[in-house]
Amino acid sequence: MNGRFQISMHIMTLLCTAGNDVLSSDYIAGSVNINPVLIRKELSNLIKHKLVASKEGKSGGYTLSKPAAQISVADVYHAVQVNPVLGKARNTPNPKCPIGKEINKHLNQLNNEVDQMIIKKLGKQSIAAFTKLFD
Amino acid sequence: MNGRFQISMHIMTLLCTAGNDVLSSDYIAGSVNINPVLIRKELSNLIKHKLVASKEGKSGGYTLSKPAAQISVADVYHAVQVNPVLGKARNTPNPKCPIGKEINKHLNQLNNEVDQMIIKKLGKQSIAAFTKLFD
DNA sequence: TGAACTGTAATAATAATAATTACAAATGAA
DNA sequence: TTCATTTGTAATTATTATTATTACAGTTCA
Repeated sequence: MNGRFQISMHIMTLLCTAGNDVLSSDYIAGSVNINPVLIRKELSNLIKHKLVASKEGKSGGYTLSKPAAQISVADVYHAVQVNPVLGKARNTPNPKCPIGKEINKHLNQLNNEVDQMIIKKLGKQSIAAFTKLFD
Repeated sequence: MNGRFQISMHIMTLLCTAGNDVLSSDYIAGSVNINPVLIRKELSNLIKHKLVASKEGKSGGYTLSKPAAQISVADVYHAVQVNPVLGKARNTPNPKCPIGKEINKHLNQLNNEVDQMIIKKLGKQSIAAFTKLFD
């Protein structure tokens, strides 16, 4: 179980509050309270998904790539999701067993249905709206 | 990310097909293709949640504790869930930062909403129905 | 030119997960 | 009664995943 969604949401919320000002990875790391290199790695992923933009060099840093109202929580969820939401077993079920032979197909189906539902729900909330929850 | 949900679902499906016959942890381990001790640990958890019954001694083994139509996939999900579905970060956000101070509250709220939605969905499908998906 | 950044690779440290070994206790059958 | 078979569980080891750290090249601006 990793914390990439939480960390990316934290990053996005900070960038949202910063508006047009850029934030440095060191500043963000100070708020999240994890290593700046990990923050830059997450930022790198968010940039890859076109949610964040960066500027190198002195007085460089990070900003949202577009207005926070146009980025949904689902976008962040999608950007960080590498593992199936219902978990991932490392076993390979016995293909000689009629259940073992098919179970992954059915479990994957279930996983995909749940995943779609989550994306639908999180798609309704923007980063702007999420940030507005803070006092 | 662990595979407890998958493994427990595999176990429940096997027990469902076995009906009143008991299955041994060794037999189940052969289908799931993981260590029998881990299977017994998962079974132990399922017993704790009253989804499975066991019989010790020679010719002992495991059965469902009640008809498969009365057990939902959500019951299994609930039995194995120890970690938040959206992930768990190990950092402690900086309380001096207005965002860091509050973010866990809002992320937990989001997590709980998603979790409720999943339980609602998985509550509609019984283990009997899931097992019927197999040829 | 140099200070302040990003970008990224490589490595080490820590934590979570799974496998294995071992054995006590229960039970049914020879 | 005794023994083979099975659950139940603890303890340990092995493996994998996650996070932290170090290092440094490249960019940009004053």
